Amino acid sequence: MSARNEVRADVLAGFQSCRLWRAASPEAVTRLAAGARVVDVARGTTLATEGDPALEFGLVVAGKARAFYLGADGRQITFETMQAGDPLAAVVALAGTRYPVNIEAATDATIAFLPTSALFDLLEEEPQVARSLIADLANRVVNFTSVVHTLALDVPSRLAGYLFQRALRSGRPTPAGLEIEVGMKKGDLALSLGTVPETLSRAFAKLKDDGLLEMRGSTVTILDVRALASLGSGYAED
Amino acid sequence: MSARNEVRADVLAGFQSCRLWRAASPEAVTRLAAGARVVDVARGTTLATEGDPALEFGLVVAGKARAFYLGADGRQITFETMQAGDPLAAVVALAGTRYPVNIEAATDATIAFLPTSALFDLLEEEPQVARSLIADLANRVVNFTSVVHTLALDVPSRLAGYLFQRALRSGRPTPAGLEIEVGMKKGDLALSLGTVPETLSRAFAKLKDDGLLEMRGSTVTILDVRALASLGSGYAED
DNA sequence: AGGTATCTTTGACGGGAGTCAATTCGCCGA
DNA sequence: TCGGCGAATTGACTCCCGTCAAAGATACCT
Repeated sequence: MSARNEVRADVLAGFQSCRLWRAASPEAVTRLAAGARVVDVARGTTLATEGDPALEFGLVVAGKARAFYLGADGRQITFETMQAGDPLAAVVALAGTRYPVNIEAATDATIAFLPTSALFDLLEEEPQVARSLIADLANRVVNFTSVVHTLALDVPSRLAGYLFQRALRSGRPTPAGLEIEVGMKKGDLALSLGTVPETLSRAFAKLKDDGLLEMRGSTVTILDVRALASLGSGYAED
Repeated sequence: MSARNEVRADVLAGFQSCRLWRAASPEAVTRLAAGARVVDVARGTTLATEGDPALEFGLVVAGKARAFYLGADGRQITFETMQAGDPLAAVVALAGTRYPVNIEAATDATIAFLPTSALFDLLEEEPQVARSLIADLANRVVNFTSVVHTLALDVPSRLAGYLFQRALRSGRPTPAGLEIEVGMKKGDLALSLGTVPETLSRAFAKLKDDGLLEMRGSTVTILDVRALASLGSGYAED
């Protein structure tokens, strides 16, 4: 809840690394950062609730935030996970509508809030920003389609897709296969895959039965990367 | 497959009513229209397949097109329905990626195709177009979230939401309640709700049993608008 | 009016997944 | 080393919905 005149270094860094206005002048970015209301929140804090009008938008300075729906049957559908440098609800601000999702801090986090008008002012002053905005928005739309795509898959496939991505990014090669650390509680993973721990557990068991992977504690060894990838892309591998 | 030098009147009208470049000069719009490759397709024709690179984008001149996924269990998930004046895959063009969805003609339709470069050229020549583009994209993102939201609901709720919207727009007041004409085959409605005719039929039966509506042929009379609305918004009405 | 094709409804069935409850596993602290 | 507590797994159950099959409705064409 602290607003200050001198800009916190981490806040400034966050603004500088934000894709939205990467075409803006350094001065404009600094000005944006200076006008932000910076808050530090604990994990689990609600940042926005579905239906709220978007009077301001945010920028994640540190930590992670999660945009999600509460599905009809109580399960949460994660829409997007935002990290340091990612904008938060900027789209809603641009569209001038109400929040269509809930947003909460997925970890302890630092968030900088700006009035929506700041974004419009920036567009006014530096029209070239529009270009990067358009690119970002377009990509966002395309990415959202993949959220929907993922939801259309069953849980083992969603898990396979997730593991495949993880393996690509941070897999350690071993004689047996690519090895990855889950690095979080299974329950949290379940949440981010839009399911519950029990079902996730069964999904792991299924992939193991099918010979795609091996697991020991929270270490997963992928035996058949190919099959994992094709499962995760939604093409059945009969 | 006909490309012509003189612009078809309907094509021109389509371009003029497209929100994407509503800030563009009439001359630019005419030029766009003149450069389009216009095709007439029959209902069911595939216009784009998932994974295709987006070399051109389209504009629906007449008829309707539908963007959808093939879900894992065979059900189709309708992403968006595009009508006359709506752009088709313009987002993909802007993002420079591959089609994330399948697109097909939902009715006999006329589509005008343009190379993606035409859009970039337009942005170059008339920067003010960026503004309307941004607004359109932002709205699109927000709307997509509602697609996901809808998918999280069960079929009766999805139907309730749809009927409520329809009632708001085109409901005829009668002594019994708001009356609306479905105006399409139930099978088509099922498709656009992301389900199949059988399940839709059961959803109608359920809403009728619950006393929310009455139906006679393809005329639906809504008896309890309130309950319908709250069901459709995803809040259980216990 | 008759007949046929199409659409719609209904029933039976199966699979995926969420809930609840019980059990097992694993990690810490005493 | 022995509890103890949270996390993970497993089983039983149920609901939702898609598929398949069959039986009404409806509409349209001759």
